[in-house]
Amino acid sequence: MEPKILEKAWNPELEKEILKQWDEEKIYDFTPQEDNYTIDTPPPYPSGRPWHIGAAAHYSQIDMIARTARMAGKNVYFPIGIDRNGLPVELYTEKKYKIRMRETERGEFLNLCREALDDLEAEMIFIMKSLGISGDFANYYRTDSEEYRTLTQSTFIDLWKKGQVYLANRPNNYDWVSGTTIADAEIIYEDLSTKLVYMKFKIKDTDKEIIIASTRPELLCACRIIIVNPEDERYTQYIGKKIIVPITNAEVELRTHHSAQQEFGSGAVMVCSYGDQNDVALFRELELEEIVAIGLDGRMTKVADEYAGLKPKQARTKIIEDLETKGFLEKIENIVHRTPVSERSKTPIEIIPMEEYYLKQKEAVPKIKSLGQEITFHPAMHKQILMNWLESINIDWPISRRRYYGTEIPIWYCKKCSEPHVPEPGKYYRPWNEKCPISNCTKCDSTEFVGEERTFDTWMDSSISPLFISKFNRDDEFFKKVYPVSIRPQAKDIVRTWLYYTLLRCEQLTGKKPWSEAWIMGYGLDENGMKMSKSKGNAIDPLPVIEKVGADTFRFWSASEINHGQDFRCNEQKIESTKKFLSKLWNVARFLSSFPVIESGKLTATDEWILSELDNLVKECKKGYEEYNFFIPAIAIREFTWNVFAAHYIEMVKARAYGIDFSDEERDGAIFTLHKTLSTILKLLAPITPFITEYLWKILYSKNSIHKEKQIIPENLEDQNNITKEISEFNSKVWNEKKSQNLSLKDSIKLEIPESLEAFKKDLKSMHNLLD
RNA sequence: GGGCUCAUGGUCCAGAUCGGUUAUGACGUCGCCCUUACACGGCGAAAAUCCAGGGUUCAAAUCCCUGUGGGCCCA
Repeated sequence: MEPKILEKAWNPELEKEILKQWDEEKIYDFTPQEDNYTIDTPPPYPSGRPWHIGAAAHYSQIDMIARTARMAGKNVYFPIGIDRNGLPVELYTEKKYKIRMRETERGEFLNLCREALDDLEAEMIFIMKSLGISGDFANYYRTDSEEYRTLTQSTFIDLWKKGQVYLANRPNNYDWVSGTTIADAEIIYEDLSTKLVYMKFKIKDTDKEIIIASTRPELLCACRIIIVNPEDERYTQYIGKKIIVPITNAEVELRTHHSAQQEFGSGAVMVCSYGDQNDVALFRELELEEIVAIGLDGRMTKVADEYAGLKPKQARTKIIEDLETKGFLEKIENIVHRTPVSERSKTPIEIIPMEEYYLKQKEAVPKIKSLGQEITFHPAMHKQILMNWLESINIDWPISRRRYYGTEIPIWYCKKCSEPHVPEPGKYYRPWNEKCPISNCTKCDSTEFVGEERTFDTWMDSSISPLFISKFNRDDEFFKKVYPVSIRPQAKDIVRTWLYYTLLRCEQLTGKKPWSEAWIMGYGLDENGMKMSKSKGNAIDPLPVIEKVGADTFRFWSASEINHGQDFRCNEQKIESTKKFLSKLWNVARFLSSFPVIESGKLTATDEWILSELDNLVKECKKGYEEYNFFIPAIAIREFTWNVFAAHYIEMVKARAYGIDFSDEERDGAIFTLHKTLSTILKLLAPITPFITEYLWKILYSKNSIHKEKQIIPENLEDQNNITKEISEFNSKVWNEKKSQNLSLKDSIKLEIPESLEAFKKDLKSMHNLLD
């Protein structure tokens, strides 16, 4: 019989045709029922080109979750969104058009951002579709759409009315390059080299001096106190004395405090507002009055006197010169200092007191902890990341940002009495550009208002994704059926931001947890285990890789190389070599395509053995799929298909399947078993490599999509794993023997078949052309 | 300073819950082979003192302790 499959290898070009079919047949459509399986898909952020190859792997695996759930009989709702708010696109736009945000008209700047986002978004969607992501692209959402921003604002208005939002003047992490306050969660630490300056401070009314080392000499003007460790005997005699600050001549006290480290610098520390978080803590603890030395423009304020107007770095250089000429400089050391920098703009942050809006979170921590306990984490160990973060929360969440491309904070202030007015929820408001919806101030009856110009932290938007996709506030019936949603898949690095903020916000707004499961994936690193970044030049563009090898190869690589939850390395050569397995699968199917699909046959010992091993495979895959750990089925399927089924079983039954020297009954047993095994492999593999399995399934087994099939369940056959070992050992022995005798594989040979393999004798004899 | 996590041939990865012959498989390398599914293949070979030290045990990659080194997080 002619094989139905003629080509010798899987051609990734076929994927395009299959995508079209899926699209036309709408096989992933969702209509809500009583029981739904909803995926809170991470809306990716289009921050620049290329998109991260780790993200492509990530979304491939999220799709495997969807397909696994569908094949388990669940009614899967798989929304797709794009996160479009925030700083990165502003920086990208500034760079692309060589403009500055604050020097550009706001409306015009927003339009340019939107264009940039549209381009980047189109590429991401193209990649996601090419990867075979079975999400709802037709209804994809954007976090900057009117509908989404309406929800963000409505939830803010709700929390405002519940008294969860307040305004406070506090030292804040300030990124002066971006011109905005940032949350602790957006700070990363980088080791930067800097100068540690040893300065001479005179002790008042004596001719003695002490040495103080600091990396921030430009903050001398903001120095309020000197501290030393209480156990540091070098300074015992000076405790309580007045110290004269060089350059400014201000007098400050020398006190003891346990946070001063004897080993660092000279052991004496100058406390300024604000050099670092420790300064903030000390000012709070000792109730010192702060001196604002750095302004919102990132420059020294007038308290810096002759250094006013300079950037801190310039002021530092100048003050070091002055310290030297005036004889206050002891020495300078070059050190590497762990510096807090803004995750997005990569500039060292300054700590500046500013008035910002805060959302209460401290008091919610115990509640969030217990919600966290109700959620099943895959893998379980990553729950710890959330718990550690909850332990360390000590201030409320600053939610206002001095940026343009974000959801506007919906507040108008009375021009006369400054009373803030928050509008009614349910509409999208742009206070910087719109008239206040009320005509008279409720406090002073004035008719003039000024709109708030700030926007929200982007996590205010993305943290309500489960509410948006379940149509909270928009469709109560839908919401009831869908919320809480089923699973939140996301990367490890944003547990303390996206995952945490979602828990917080959804709890505040609904009193319920947002999902019952969280699925956490590791980081994609480069081939040497380093974090990929454009600046390091080690980023891999996923698009050419996928175009070259095809989505299924990429997906199978992702499943077989990434143990769930662990960080993983991306290596193009490794991705490419994965396609060999698809080729193997293809050729197994090609061979089987010469035989008719039959319903039954008389099974021999060989057939029963492989079906038992197949059943073991089904069990193993079930285990992996239940944990959404695709590494387990991918490895098991490859091992079985290649090293057991193809290498031994197919070789053993080849002659029987052709009917050479075997009865029709025996032949049918082989053909039946071959097809049963292959069709099972295809179903088991369908969530991981949806294209090739669909193609082979339709050619061999059905007009209907494999993705409409239910997953195979184990039959619990008797285990025959020990036979596998004996068979492969015997086969190796024969092959080696022929080799050592310089025989071709088809030549005959005389070899004793072990007693334990007596039942397989006939198949083994025909396989190796054994003589009696 | 604290927490999480990892460490197995040149590279990646399994084995650890439950200690037990020769440590799994893949990539790569080398040699032989076109045997009617597949040279994107087959067979075979070389290649690992299982990070180090100590302990428990008849027996440790696996259990315990102490270190070292990487990654991430927090202070």
